[in-house]
Amino acid sequence: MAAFAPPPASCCLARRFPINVRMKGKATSFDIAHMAGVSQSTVSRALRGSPLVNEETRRRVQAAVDALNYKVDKNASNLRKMHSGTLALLLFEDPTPDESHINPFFLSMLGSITRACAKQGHDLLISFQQFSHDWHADFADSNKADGIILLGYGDYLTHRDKLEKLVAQGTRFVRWGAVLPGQPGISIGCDNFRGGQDVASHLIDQGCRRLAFLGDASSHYPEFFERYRGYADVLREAGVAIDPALQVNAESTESSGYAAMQALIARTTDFDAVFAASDLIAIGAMRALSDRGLRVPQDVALAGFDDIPTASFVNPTLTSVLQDTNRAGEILVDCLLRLIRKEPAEGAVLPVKLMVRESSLRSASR
Amino acid sequence: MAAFAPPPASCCLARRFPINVRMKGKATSFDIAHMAGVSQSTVSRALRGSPLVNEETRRRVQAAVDALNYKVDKNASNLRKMHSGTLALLLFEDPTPDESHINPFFLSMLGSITRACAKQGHDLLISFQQFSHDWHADFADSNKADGIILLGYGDYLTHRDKLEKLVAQGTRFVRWGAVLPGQPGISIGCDNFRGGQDVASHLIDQGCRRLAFLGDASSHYPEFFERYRGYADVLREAGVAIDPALQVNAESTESSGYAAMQALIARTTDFDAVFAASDLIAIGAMRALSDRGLRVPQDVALAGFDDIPTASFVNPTLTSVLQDTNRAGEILVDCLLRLIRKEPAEGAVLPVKLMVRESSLRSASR
DNA sequence: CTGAAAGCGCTTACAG
DNA sequence: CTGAAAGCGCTTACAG
Repeated sequence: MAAFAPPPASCCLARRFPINVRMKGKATSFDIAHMAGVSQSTVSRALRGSPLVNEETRRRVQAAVDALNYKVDKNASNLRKMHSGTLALLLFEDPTPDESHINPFFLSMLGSITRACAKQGHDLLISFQQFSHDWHADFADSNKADGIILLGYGDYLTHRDKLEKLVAQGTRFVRWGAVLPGQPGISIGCDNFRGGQDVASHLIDQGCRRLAFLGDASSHYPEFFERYRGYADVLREAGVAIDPALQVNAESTESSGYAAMQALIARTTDFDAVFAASDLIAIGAMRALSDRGLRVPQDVALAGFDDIPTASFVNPTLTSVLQDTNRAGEILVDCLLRLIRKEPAEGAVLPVKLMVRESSLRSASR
Repeated sequence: MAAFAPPPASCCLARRFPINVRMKGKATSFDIAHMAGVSQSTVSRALRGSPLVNEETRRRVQAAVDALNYKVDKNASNLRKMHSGTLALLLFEDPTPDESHINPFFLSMLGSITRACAKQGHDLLISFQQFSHDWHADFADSNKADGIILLGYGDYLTHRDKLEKLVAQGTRFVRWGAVLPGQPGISIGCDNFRGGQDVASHLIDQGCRRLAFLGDASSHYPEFFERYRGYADVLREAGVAIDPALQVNAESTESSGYAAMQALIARTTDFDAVFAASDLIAIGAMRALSDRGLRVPQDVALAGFDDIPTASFVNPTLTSVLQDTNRAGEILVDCLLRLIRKEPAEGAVLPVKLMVRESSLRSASR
């Protein structure tokens, strides 16, 4: 505040001009230049690793940097370079943005994305969003981030126009989700269709013939829909009936899974297997089944999707479909960086892996 | 690149000067000023909500902003304002920074911190760190963030000097962890001592007399140590022996808990209860117990700490100590913002809540 | 290999 | 209530 007041008389060592170091708390490149006896431009070059600077000079600059604990001001350098060196992750929450826990699967993605960003020398800004909000603009347009990663389930049809707007604005983004033709922008996702097939085949192998599906199965939720389609495909091939009464909508939460299972049971108990579109749904379903006195897997075989950590710990342990989140995070970041550098980039479909556990093993428990 | 080349002849509508909108992709405040017929300063004022601007003018500016989809450039405004409006979260990983899952408790904290930041209108930069790295400087010094939040277990004694350096540099930070006198900077944590007491009392109430503790119990890991001290305090009061042979070091991972339990069993099986310093340790211990054919809770009562989501799903469900992560995140952010605004701020100890579940209920299972 | 200078896009005294 | 001007701390042509 009163920064320009003259130094107190006692401060007899105060100089009028040189060594203006720390005068305002933080050293600047001019302070370094002064200390190293070079120009500020040279400091900048030395720090950015330019080949144009003499080794000896570089050393002197580095010494000053160390002595003054100097760090280049990111705001200034970003402004000048017209990019930020940071990526933004928009994590969409399901309709219930309350204190409830975030879907562990996305948390896992978040971890891998963070790591991938760090590996590529970028910072990661994270933000939770609700689909209803005006998220499509903020981060990239204000130069806070060079590009954005979109993550989360949600009604695809509803937000599709926002994606299109993003494309129109020239915002660089990648999204995790179903990889379908004709989508705006670049999508990366796992092989949901194949995952659904794998689960259905496995369930049929276990002798199940009356299979139910818990989760939305419409183009509003393309990932769930793909899982459903893979599942239905196998049933059809195997000549197993697809009974519409055995499909109940659910979003990816434990409570929604619980409710869906209850709804199904209220409708009929004539089923011997349940494929839940996500592990959270499966865990809720497991509770509803147990409340009703139905045993897993003896009475009902159960499988989920995502292979969240809890899947290995529930009782019985839950059969699920593993998505390689580490790989996913890397590809997402990689792809976005490509886009930013204007290099060719395209979507990708990652393989999945069925993790068979107790909840679906009827043969073993017979 | 070749931005200053004259427009091609076919571009007959090109103007030499006015409506320079979008000339370079992104509108600036000058473009807005031009379009609204005011000065650039006025645009800035209008956008920042200054009372100094006429309503009518403000409307015109806003119209131009909407028309051009303008967003203020954060890098420029941050540079000018000399702060970034963003906070950084440094998440420390345990020694094993591999692909393994992050401790769910910290993930939960991350969620609440993110929400709290958003609520306060700040962005959140996140970064995983290893204790060994030179993390103490980067974020705040480079003006990427106005302050930092430190989160994660780790050897406190080892990184204490870094905290001190942070203080010396005038970096604003808060950390989540044990709240002890004489610590550098501000700490916020839960009442670990009380949590330990609650667990021990409960276990003794259940009739247990030979209690074991899994987790480091030294000043290197102050949180675990406090939990241990609370536990030991109750045993002492109750006249229950504290057998050093019944304490095994462990860090907060499932595998470490598994190993610790194995080590304990190898030493003796003369114990009837285990207090694990974290849920991850408890879950590992549960597996080791089960491998050895020891039943929980019939043979051994078990309790953890953190109340991660999985605690409710393991079999048997795990007794644990709940820390209010929502509140924690809010306080952390609040406190850091205070520090940044140079308002008085101090550490806090949050209450805990014992969540009794099957793993420790011996009375019920008798 | 180095330095002087322009300029990135804002915010904020300063002067009406 | 508004405008002209300075300056935040860098990076990068430009000119040696």
